Amino acid sequence: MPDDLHALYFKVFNEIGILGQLSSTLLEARLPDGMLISHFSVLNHLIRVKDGQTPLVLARAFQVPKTTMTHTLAGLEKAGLVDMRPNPSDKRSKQVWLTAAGRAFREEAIAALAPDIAHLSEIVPEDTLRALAPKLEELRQIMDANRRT
Amino acid sequence: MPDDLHALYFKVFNEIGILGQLSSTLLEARLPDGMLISHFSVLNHLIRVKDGQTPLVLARAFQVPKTTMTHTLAGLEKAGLVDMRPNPSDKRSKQVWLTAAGRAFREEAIAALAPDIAHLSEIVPEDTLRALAPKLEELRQIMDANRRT
DNA sequence: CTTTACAAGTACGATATCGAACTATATTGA
DNA sequence: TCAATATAGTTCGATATCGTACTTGTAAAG
Repeated sequence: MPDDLHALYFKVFNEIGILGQLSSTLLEARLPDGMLISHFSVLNHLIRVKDGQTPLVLARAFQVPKTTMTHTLAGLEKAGLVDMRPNPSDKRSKQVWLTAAGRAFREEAIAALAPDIAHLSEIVPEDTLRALAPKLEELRQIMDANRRT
Repeated sequence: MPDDLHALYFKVFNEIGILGQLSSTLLEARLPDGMLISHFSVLNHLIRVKDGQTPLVLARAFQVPKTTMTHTLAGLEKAGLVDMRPNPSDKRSKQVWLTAAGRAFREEAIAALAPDIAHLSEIVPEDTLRALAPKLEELRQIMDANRRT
């Protein structure tokens, strides 16, 4: 594999990493006290994909150890944003369901980003984002489907 | 601001967040034992931008508290990958310089990604990455230049 | 100069994340 | 059938990250 192609792939993921860091910080600053990115991410995932998933499936989706997911879900449950129910098809297992408060929380968090997004829309050309969206989605879907873990 | 525009911005950063998570996990798996993404990121930044920067400047670059950067730099220094020297123009301050081992470490870490990148190049069209690279760079530069912190 | 406010880095305690070991349940296969 | 193996989740100890408070040095105001 040619060096410049290797460099292209590295560059793209390096940029993604930096942008991920910048945007996480932005989002975290808007979350209410005690709420973390990990909490928001799980709620967002449960809505974006579906709820009722098991903790282990969620841990794999986020590529975190299952112990980390146990901890994150405990926080969400304590805050009343998810319900943990027994999994009817496996007594070892559980299911994670969104509560109304959980759905509302995610909506509010996104709404709270409005000032930041308005600011962004003034400095980033809309065309740039429209060009990025489908390509990023394509890349994410391919990588999601080709996980090793 | 129209709802669908808000949704477009959220979607792009959501995809970036997910991709950032996936690629961090990939990279971390290739780093030698005890080395973390935070260590690699600092080395990479020192090469990509320049070394000799102060810990505080680095903390701002990564949007982390300065205590976190103190801890990360201590790890890098202990591993012999950076040199911490007094800042000649400010006795409170320090400068972070790469060592030869630090530069080599970063090269080796990137080289160790070769199998993953080769795999990626088989499943992700090169054109997709070529389309993404300049747009991501543009977005990153704009956001970097418009930090609030 | 001297006093006061500010800035760079660190020490320390709290919590998030992680890996190893454990419990309870499921699955496999002889 | 049931012993061996695998899986879902938790417990527990280690460390990374974070916020607060502190120390030392710098800058500003008088």
